[in-house]
Amino acid sequence: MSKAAKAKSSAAIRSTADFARYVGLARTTVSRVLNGQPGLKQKTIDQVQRALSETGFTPNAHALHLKGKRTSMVGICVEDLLTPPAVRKLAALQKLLRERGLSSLIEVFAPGAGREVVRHFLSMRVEAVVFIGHFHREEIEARIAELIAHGTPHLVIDHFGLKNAHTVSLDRAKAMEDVVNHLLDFGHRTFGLMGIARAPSSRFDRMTGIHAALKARGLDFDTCTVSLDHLHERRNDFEYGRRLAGSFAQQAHRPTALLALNDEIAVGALRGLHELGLRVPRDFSVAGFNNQDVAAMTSPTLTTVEQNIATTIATAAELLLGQLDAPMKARPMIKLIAPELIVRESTGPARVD
Amino acid sequence: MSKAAKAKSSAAIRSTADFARYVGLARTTVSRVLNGQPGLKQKTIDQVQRALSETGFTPNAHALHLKGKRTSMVGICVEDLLTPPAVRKLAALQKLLRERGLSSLIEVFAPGAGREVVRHFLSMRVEAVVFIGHFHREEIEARIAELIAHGTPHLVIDHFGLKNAHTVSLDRAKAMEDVVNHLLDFGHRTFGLMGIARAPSSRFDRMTGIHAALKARGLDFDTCTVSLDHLHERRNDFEYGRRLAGSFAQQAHRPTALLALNDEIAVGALRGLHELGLRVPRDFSVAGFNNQDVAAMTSPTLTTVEQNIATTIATAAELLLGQLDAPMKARPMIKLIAPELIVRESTGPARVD
DNA sequence: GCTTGACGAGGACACGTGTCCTCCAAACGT
DNA sequence: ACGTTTGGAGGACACGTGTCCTCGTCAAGC
Repeated sequence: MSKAAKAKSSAAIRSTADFARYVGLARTTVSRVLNGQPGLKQKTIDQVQRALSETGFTPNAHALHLKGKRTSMVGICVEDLLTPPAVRKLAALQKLLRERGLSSLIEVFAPGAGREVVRHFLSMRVEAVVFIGHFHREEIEARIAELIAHGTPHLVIDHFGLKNAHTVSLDRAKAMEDVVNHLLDFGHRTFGLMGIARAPSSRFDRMTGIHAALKARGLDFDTCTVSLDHLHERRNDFEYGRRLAGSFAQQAHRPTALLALNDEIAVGALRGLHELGLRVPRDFSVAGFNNQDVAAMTSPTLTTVEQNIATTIATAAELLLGQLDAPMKARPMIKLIAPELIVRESTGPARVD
Repeated sequence: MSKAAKAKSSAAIRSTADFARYVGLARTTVSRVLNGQPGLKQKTIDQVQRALSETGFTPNAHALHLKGKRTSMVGICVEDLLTPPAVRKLAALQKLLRERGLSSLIEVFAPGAGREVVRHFLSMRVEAVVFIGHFHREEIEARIAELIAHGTPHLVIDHFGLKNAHTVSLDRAKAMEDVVNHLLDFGHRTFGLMGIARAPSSRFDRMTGIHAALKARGLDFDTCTVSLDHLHERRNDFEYGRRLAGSFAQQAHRPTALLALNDEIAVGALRGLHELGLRVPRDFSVAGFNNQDVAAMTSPTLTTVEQNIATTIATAAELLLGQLDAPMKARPMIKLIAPELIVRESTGPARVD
C-alpha cells in the first residue's frame, strides 16, 4: 500500500475492524494487543503500536461502555459559570476527579431545565451527579429524589438543608456569626444587609448566623438590621453593590456597617461610598464574603470570609468516591466546612452620629 | 404487580427491555412509542408515557450513538478555568451550543496532557473540538494536525497564528495599537510592559501592535519600552501586578505608563502604586486589558480594552456549525474580532520628571 | 361465518467492542 | 519425517438500541 493510500485510508478508520484492516492483522488480534493480553509476538505488538501512533485510532468509548466497561464519568451541574467561587469549586473538583481517572460532564443548571440536565446525565450513564451552588429548592429536591430512586449517587456542594441530600457546605451561619461578632466588638449596632435578606431559602443559613450573633448579645434582629434590596434589580455584582451603597448612604438613620452577600457587592459598595465622598471604615464598615483576590487590592482592603475551597472540594471528592465504591447510605451525609474571617482595613470602630 | 414491587423493580431498569417488562409491553412496541412512530393506539402511548414519568427511564445514549445516532457532543478544551475571560467564553459558547442541541465535553488543557484530552474527545466521537485560550504552540499544532487527519472539525478561539488552524480571535495587535496611541496622545514616551513581554508566542500579536504604534510615530521600540517580568515569578494575577508595579516605581528612569497583560495585573498595579504613595494617573498612567467588571470599581477607574466576547463566541459558533454541516474547508478560516478601547480615569497626561 | 384491517408480539439484524473458542499454519524439537 | 508448540485467523456471542419483518390476535364489517 502506498503512503498516499495509507494516509487516505487512515481518515476512514472508525472501528477496530477498519484499523485491523489497516494494520493487516485480524480484528481479534488487534483487540488483544490493545487490551494487553498475553501470548503475542513482540513483533506483532510493535506493528500495532506503530499503526496506532500513525493513525491516532481510538476505540469507540460508547461501544466499550456498552460492553460493560464503566463510563468513568461524573455529571457536574453548576449553578452558573459566571460566579467565581462556583467556578473555582468546579475547577478543583474536576481536577481531583481527573486524577482518579474520572472525567466530568459539565452542565449549567438553567432554572426549569434541571430535569433535562439530569436526564442527559442519566442517559450518559454517569456514575454520580454533583450539584455545585444554590438552586431552586423544590426543583433540586425533585432531581435528588429521582437520582436516589435511580440508584445513582449524588452530592450537593453549598446548597444546605436539602431533604435527603448528601451535602458538603461551608458553614455560612458560623461565618456570618463571626462577621457580626467582629463588628459588634467594634461597637456597631445597626447593620445594612446587601443581597442577603430577600434571597431564596439558600441564604437562610446566613440569616441564622446573624440572628444568633445578635441574640447572644441580647440585641433584636429587626431593630438592628436594614435591607434595601428591593430598591434595585437583583444582580449580585459590583454595580449592584455600588447602587445599593448609595441607597444606604441616603437613609435618614443609616447603618454603621454593611454586610455584603459576596465580595463583588462589597467592592461595589466601597466604590459607591467613595463616589459619594464617604470614607471606609470611618463612615461605614464594609464586610464581604468569599475572599476573592480582589479583596486585598481595593482601597481600603476588604474584610471578608475565606471559604477554604480546597478543603470543601477534598471533602466532597472523598464523600463521592466513597459512594462509588460502597452502596449508598440511606442516611444523608452532611459535612460543614469551617470558614475563616479575614480582617482587613474596611472594618473598624463604629461611626458616632 | 403491587406498588412496592413496582417501585423495587424500577430501580433495576437499565434497558428498554427492562422498561418494557415493567410496562407490560413488547420491547419493540415501547421503542416505537419512544421514537414517535405511527400506528399505535393512544391508550398504549399513554401507558408508556405514564411509566416513563414513573420510572424516569432514559435510553442508553451510548447504545444510541453506536446505532448511528449522532453524538451531538462538542469537545471544548479550555486553557484554564481560573482565567475569567476564558471562562466567560466557555460559558457563552456552551450556551450557544446547547441552544442548538449540542452538549459539550469540557476539559482543561494541562500542559503535556493535550494528547490525552484530544484522544478522550475522539474516543467519545465528538463532532468537533474547540480550543479556548493560549497553549503551547507546538503541542496544540500537533493536536490540530491530528484532528484534521482524523476528519474532525476544530476551532481555536484566541490563540492566533497557529498553522492550519481555523481561528477566531480578538485583534490584539489592533487593541494594543489603540492603547499605545491613546497614551502617545497624552505625551507618554516610555512604557512599562507588565506580563506582556516575556510571554510565549501567543502574546506575539500584542507586541506587534505596540511595535506598529510606535513605529508610526517614528519611535524606537527598545528605547520606549521596559519589561521587568523577570524580577518576579510569573502569575498573571493581582499580586503579581502589585509587586511588578513596585519594581517599576523603584527604577531610576521609570516609565510614565504601564501596559498590563490583563485587568488583574493592572488593578494590582494600582494597589501597589497606592501603597507607595504614588498617584494614578498623575505619577503613572495604567492600562488594563479585558474590561473585567472590577475595572469600573477601582479608584481610579481603569482604562482597558473590551473584548466583545459575545461577538467572538457568536462568530465562533457560526464557524463551527458551518463545519458540522458542510465538509471542512482545506484553507483555514481566520476571523479577527475588533476590540474597543474603554477610556477611564487611570490614564492621563504624562508625568514630567 | 368469513374477510379485512388494526395493532401488538416477538424474532432478526446492525452498530463496535472484548473475549472465548476452534482451527490452521508455521516454527520447533527430537 | 514426525509430533508438539506457538501465534495468528476468524467465527460466535453479548451489551442496548432502532428498525424491519413476520406472525398472531382481536374486532369490525359484510
